[in-house]
Amino acid sequence: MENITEMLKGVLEGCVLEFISRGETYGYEITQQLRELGFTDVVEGTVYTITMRLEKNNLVNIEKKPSNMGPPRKFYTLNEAGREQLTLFWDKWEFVSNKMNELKSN
Amino acid sequence: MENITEMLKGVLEGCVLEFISRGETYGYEITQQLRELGFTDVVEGTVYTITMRLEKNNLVNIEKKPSNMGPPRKFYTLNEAGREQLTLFWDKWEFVSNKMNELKSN
DNA sequence: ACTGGTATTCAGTATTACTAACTACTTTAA
DNA sequence: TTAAAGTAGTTAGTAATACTGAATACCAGT
Repeated sequence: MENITEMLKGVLEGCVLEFISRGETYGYEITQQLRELGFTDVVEGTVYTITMRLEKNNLVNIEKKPSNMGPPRKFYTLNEAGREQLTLFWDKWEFVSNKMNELKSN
Repeated sequence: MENITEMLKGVLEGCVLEFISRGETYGYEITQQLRELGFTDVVEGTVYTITMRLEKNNLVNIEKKPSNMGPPRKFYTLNEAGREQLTLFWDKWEFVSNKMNELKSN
């Protein structure tokens, strides 16, 4: 699916929060998970701007660990504020999603 | 629902296209329809920037008509390109929407 | 040595919704 | 007759977000 970037605004951060909530993970892996989901054109840079934002907004805990596959990884977990943000995200998604489907099906 | 503006990016234009596709309408009326849908915080200025963009991208026909309620109205209808854009929009919505719900329900 | 995969950072760009102010027409009330 | 409120459109500037593209760096295999 091409040119969905505008539609991803506001939802991509929610996806990242969701992936982190499922267990400690890091930027590069999150990128791959997003691609597997179907958002195939998402690149590392995009994900890192999101994780940096999560850091800045104090929604995540950070732990740097060495990797045997390359340079060290920055592992993220959600803190309490992050979990709240995630449920807030899904609430918003539910709301917008319902309204859009309502519009679509008259 | 508060602070959904980021999530509206990319979908608001689709809503406007959809409303226009249902019959000749104008900015002020579209704003009210969006509010009735549930996007209560959308203001006129936002909708006008969208209709101006639709004009610029040659997706609509324009007809100015006098109103007995106030200043003249700019009525829009979709042209062929506009209809294509609308089906493209719903395709993209369907795609993103499905992926998000897939993520949500594991 | 070189390539490719893994992993992060960052400056700059494009797009979009929003803010806030201005103009202007009509009706109704003070 | 003036003021306010509803209707209707335009525009300059702002904030937020995803994307681009380049740079750095670690490691494995050829």
